[in-house]
Amino acid sequence: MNASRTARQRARAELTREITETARRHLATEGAAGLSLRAVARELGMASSAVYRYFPSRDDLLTALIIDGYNDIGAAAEQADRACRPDDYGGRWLAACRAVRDWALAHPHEYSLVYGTPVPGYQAPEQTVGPASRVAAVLGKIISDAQASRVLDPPALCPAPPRSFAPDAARLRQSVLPGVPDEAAARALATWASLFGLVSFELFGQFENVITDRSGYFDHAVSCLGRLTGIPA
Amino acid sequence: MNASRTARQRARAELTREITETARRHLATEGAAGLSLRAVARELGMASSAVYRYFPSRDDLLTALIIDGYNDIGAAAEQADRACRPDDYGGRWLAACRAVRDWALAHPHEYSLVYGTPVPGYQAPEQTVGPASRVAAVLGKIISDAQASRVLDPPALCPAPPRSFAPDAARLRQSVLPGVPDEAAARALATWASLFGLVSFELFGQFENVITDRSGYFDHAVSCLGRLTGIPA
DNA sequence: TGTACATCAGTGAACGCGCGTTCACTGATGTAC
DNA sequence: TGTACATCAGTGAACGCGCGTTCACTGATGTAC
Repeated sequence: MNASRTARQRARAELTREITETARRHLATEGAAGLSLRAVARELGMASSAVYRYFPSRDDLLTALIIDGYNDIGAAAEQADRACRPDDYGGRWLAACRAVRDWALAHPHEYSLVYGTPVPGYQAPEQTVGPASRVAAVLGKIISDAQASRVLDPPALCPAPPRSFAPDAARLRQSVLPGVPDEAAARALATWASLFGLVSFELFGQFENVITDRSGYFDHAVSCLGRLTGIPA
Repeated sequence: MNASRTARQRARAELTREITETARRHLATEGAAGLSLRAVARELGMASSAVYRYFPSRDDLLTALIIDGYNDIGAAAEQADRACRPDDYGGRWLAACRAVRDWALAHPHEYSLVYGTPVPGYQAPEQTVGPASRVAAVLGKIISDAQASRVLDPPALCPAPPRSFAPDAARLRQSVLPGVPDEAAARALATWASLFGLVSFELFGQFENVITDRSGYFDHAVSCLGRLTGIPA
């Protein structure tokens, strides 16, 4: 019976979801280091050993959470981008950056899990690579769209990127930055890292007693970074 | 006897140093979460309870390590800056940024301890504030020196910072950015965060399979950031 | 529709581990007269 | 210089805790004839 087979399978899917959700909630209160299989099982009212029917080890549960985190923040950026007029590159840039920051502020521990200090002893498996690049893909799309419309103009500011960067730029053109010249690709990478630098500094407390109106400042900073990459204002 | 009193006190200072050094070594292999008083005591061949004569709790040991970390990376930046001709602002900027990156690559776990995800359950005490600002002070000095020599010229790129930033800028002028106008101060903060964004991305693996020649790219990126702040090339 | 068998979910006890911290103590080092 | 006392460093046992993971098991759910 196909229907009844799915009955058991559906129960399985359901519990898998409940476990990851509970784990996510624990992550949000205790942080990654405090995530414990036993605590999750306890909250779900099951024996700790039962969790092993769903995740072969604690690391696999962590992997699931990491993938969820990347997908979640990626989806937020995609949605913010989609809500803009496609040719409003500056608006799309600002919206995507804001989405990243908003998500990070709303999910600080999940943000730390994916963009913070790597969990000691944990080695990220292959499956995380795809979801991990969704935010970069959104930013890349905005930049390459602007380039395709011939409105991308990174201001002349500093010497060209080193020759050694050329193969990297070529690889980037084949994935997230189609058609984007070396120089703009180099800027794009720097602004990408800078965006997360801003978010991490705010989240990890480095802006304490330094910046008062953090969201106002953030908008200003990322619009500067966008201009640095050549995105029209 | 003053000499003999220092005898006991010197032994105390010595052991305090040995404890923090051993802890630092453990930090470098296990990460902050894996730092354990018992393991440190074990390595030093003493009872775990004896450590409590030197540090009232694990958190106090962590605090000592954090202060050391900030001081270490701050000293590295200061030294790199001092080794340059004072009026070579671009050179000083590059040297200071490189010092930060080099130190981070050489001490990844200490870097994570101070600039990465906050240790869960640990609240940084007052004493860390001073050492924490040494790197910012170096970068600020370079920028305000350039300003004092009237060679700081942040390129026109984006709208002025929001009005809400004015008090922050005023506060910054009283500490690390004397004489620097609002606009340049806003840029300076962004480049400061961006610098650590670049370093963190490299250290935390986000540049894996993206950038090949990381130090070549880093030099390029921070020189762009320096120009964005208005530092002459 | 019923029966025999295989699969799978979940249990509960156990293993072995390491942790931070406390406490009463011993013995050495320093101090004051 | 010697003695009585106070201070301090370090010990070892213990408390109480939580963790990840394994394993033999029971009982329910699904499958094939």
